[in-house]
Amino acid sequence: MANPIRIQDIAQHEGETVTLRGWLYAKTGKGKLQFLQLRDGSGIAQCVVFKGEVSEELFQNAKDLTQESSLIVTGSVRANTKAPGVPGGYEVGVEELQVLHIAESFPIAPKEHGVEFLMDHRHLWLRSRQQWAALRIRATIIRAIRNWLDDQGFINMDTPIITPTAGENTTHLFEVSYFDDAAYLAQTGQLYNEATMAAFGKVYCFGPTFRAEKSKTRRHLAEFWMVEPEIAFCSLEELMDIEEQMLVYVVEQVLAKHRPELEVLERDVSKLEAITSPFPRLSYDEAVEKVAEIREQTEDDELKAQLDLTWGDDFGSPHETELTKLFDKPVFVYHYPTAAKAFYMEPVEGRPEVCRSVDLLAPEGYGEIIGGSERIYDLELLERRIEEFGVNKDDYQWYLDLRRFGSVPHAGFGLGIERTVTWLTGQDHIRAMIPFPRTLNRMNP
RNA sequence: UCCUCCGUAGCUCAAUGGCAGAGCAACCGGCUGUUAACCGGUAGGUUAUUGGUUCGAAUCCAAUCGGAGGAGCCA
Repeated sequence: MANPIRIQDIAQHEGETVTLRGWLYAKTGKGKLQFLQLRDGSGIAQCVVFKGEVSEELFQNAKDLTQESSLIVTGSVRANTKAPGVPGGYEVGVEELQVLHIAESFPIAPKEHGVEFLMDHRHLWLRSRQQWAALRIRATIIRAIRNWLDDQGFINMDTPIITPTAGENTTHLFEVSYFDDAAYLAQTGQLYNEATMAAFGKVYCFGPTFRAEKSKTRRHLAEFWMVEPEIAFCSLEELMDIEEQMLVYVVEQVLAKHRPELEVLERDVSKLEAITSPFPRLSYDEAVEKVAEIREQTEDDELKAQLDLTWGDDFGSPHETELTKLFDKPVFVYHYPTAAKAFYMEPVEGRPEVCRSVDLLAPEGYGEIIGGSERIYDLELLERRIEEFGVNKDDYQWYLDLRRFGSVPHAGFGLGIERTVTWLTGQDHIRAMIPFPRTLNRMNP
């Protein structure tokens, strides 16, 4: 065994004898040649076995390898523009081959498969190029978000997953037993974050979020990851600045680190390069007008019916999708109708029918990835809103305390990780953007 | 919860009322430059389940089960 390297670094080792350790991604043979596509988690490299250069036994061992067999090869790295792989362009001329395990017939062949079959084999599907590429980008997105927030002085303050009551009381929750009581899996950390905000100033929680909604769309998971910053003394306008700067940084990091992965995913990189400050900002009023204009101009009767909207309605998916098509960047829509939003959102001064809320809609039809707002900080108003919403005030006494002891204007938002990954990788479905998705009809494997 | 669509070999699909088939994967053989190689061969079936219509059902009808896409709700 020579110097063991990772495939992502192969270009730095041209001319050297190296060792690669991994799994056989694919193989083609041609008489006295075997082409092994070897995957090691960091990339895929072509390893060439030529009968004239190795022992009879080694050649036969190479020929007998099956897809996903595990192996260690040693050989010299040479440039070859035709060599496939990720990053590609280099191949290894095999001199030694150690077979660790001959894999049984691998269910996922290098061809097209149906969704159900792939999801049943998610534990194996993860090894495929596109899954690998998207999940590597996911990891970078998470890391970039944390780095940006940490660098801006935010304190990571994770909030409980087991909670006694509904957070926003707007969605169906997963009920679990907590000793002798019922409890619920968290649908948001925001209310707790308002408490940590008053202790630390700028905070964020980053964790799994659970929604028991019976949603069956390409945008929904029952368990997904969300980052929720909460900032003291922050206005809605400043909140938009923060969201914008953070996202621009995330996109820069993805572009800087994942060109090969974006190529595997056939992502149009120019769409990502266009994500620069500033993002367009539309009030709900303006957005309603835009939707009405689109509706008038379309000749698609079905779309016309879907886009029917009167002032005060929340936007549905079709409205969001059409709105985002007007821009090549994410678009902020702010000042939504108060009646369409959660109870804790600050009303706009002199215009209580709308509130200090803002959603960020991703372009190319991807839609909402962030929801945020200024929070009510007046005790009496918050008490009144809780009553109007018909939720149990006793459950919110600690939350109301935050308005009794040094209440300050503050704002925060929640960003859905998997929705962001779906958009940045240009994929069509959220379920492949998390290693083991939980959806309406599936929690296995 | 509602609407639409789908279920045939391990996988992707064809057969539309008349003998259940092909490609890929697997296995055997051939080939020095493959990119989902190619060529020849072997093997592979309770047509989701149950019932009905029919001389005859993968095909038509009903119910059930499983899945997909969308609406609503949301990130």
